[in-house]
Amino acid sequence: MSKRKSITIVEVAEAAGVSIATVSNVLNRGGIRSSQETIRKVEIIAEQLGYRRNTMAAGLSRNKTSELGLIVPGLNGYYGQLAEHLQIEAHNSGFHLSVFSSGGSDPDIERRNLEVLLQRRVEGLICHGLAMGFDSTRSIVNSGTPLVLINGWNWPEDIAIGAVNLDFAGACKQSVALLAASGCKAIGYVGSKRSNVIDEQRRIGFIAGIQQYGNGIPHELVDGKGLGVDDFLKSFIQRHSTPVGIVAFDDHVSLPLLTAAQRLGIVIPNQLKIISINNDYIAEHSFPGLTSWDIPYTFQAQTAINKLLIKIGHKSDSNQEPEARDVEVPLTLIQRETT
Amino acid sequence: MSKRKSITIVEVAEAAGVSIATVSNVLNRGGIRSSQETIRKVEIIAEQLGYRRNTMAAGLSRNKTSELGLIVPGLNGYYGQLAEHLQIEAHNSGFHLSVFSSGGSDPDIERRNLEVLLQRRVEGLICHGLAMGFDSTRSIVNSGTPLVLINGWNWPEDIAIGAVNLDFAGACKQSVALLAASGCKAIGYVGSKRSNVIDEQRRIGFIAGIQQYGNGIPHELVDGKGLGVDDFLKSFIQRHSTPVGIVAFDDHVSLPLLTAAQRLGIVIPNQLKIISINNDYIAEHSFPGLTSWDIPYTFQAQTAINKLLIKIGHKSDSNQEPEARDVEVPLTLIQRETT
DNA sequence: CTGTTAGCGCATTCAC
DNA sequence: GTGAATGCGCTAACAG
Repeated sequence: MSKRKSITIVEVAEAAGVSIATVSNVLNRGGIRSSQETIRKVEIIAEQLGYRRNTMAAGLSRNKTSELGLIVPGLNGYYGQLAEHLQIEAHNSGFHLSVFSSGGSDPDIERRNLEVLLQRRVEGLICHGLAMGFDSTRSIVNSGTPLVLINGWNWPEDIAIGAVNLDFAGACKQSVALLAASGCKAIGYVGSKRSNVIDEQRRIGFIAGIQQYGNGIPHELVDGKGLGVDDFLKSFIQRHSTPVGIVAFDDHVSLPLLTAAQRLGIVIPNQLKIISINNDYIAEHSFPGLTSWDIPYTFQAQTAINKLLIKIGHKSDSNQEPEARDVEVPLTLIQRETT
Repeated sequence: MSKRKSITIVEVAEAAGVSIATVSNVLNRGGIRSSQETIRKVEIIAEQLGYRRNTMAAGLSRNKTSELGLIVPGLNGYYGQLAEHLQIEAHNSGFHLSVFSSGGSDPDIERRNLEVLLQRRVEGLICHGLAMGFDSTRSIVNSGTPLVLINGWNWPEDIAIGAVNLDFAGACKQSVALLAASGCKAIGYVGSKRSNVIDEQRRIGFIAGIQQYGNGIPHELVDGKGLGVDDFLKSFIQRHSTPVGIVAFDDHVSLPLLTAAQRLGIVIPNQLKIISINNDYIAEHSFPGLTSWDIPYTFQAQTAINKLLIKIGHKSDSNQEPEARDVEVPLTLIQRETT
């Protein structure tokens, strides 16, 4: 345990017999030329003194932080994965990403996180639509900090520089098409209303699918939360001829369906077919294996980070024409035994 | 979009017709008394000017950051939950927690994260044992930044101020006891070696359980990774009389076991009993429901944060006698249909 | 109660 | 190539 006071360039400068300017140059700026001798000398001294640059001082001085902020509703499942990938992408571009969970869309926590991030003078913000309220988000735009939304549909034009949304609607629409094509006599959607806009996108896609490919097929939409899964499944199958198909909100919603099917002796995929979203661990290891839409985390993360960096001016738009403000990221279907 | 330059206390001071010291006092220092009039005046002005304190400047000046750092191997499952709870606890104590994922124990990323955190002058560090290597961790102690380990067993005394470990060994030992008591004729452990020390703790507990409660019962330890689950289960059941019992590394490892049992027509819990660890979503919604050890996230988070804050001097030890350096946190068993 | 002043640690002109 | 000087935005004594 060394002394509380960490060592600064001043001490390095003294020990090396040079000025602090020189130390600063050789240590954190490749651009300035110095004699090989001083370079080595300074580096050695700094090393053995255990010098560690003070981020705050540096940031204050140069008026930039190389820091990005992320606010997500939670850190589990999709959000955790997303955060991890974003962190990697940010790092690859020389930035670092501070991750905050708004604790399941708690508006107070959200505001506080936002405030902390803004006070740190992050150069850009990435927020998940579910984690943000319109009003508190307004304060960002006034701060001049660029914001890109993840899975934020229909946000006011002026509030963010862009959005990177997963094409849940498209996935659900295609799911319906597939189920219909594989002979389902009825198709249901089991959602998750508390994920409001996320659920809404799926419903939109589901209904679009029914209209386009359903051909008058009977269909119904229910919410997974508080659903008596056994009763629902039994009734759904009895009221229609088999096979019936279900589009599920995600793999978490699907697991109870699988479970119920086992219990009721419903044969998958002969009597019941399921397509869900996320393609997480559950999808791969459940019985039967879940057909599920895979999420392109890396691509989504890259896209989001790029949008920010281009805006910041740290990176130039590599494409000829500027990218669309909002981009819809397609998912890819992984077929397993539930279809 | 306002100007790039954010407004400072200087501008607030001018607009309010007071000195910057006064502004600083009323805005970010509750302790100093000021006349109600100036207080209101300053607050109003600051508000309408959109003043936002610059964290870097404040930190530099007061030589403290009110920031804590966390390094975990990932952000999924247990780690995500842990991070979230730690963030909450930190917040409750007026600190904020910067979360970093070391990308599955990548030593380079680990070092970089550590460096970033140290350069930020975080006041304390929380690291998951799996995310850290001994050597790079050494540099922390020299920095004088207190470190508390999460699930880090057998670390050198001098490296951390303490550890908060989940009692996986105890849970596994008890699991064996339960399985034996409920008539299992053989007991197996399905682990996850790539989680090395975490897996090791479970093995230790498992073996201790066998020795203490096994009474010469046949047992075996295998690794879930790359295991031919179907073959293993079939063979395990054929080689012994039923019921047989299995202690699984966690719910993720259990799911494939459940799946295989379904496929093979093995009856749970008559022929096969399973106890696993984590009690996550899978445990609750799988079929049959998994008996699993629940993790006391909040308690673990509180304990870790408290250790740090006490060391920092931000919080006094509320207990009479100082807490043990390392604390072992017990899990609680949630019984479901696999036992 | 309020204003003056002196840094915090570092980056950055601009002379030498 | 290198060094003295200036300022980033804010806090912390210390005067008034």
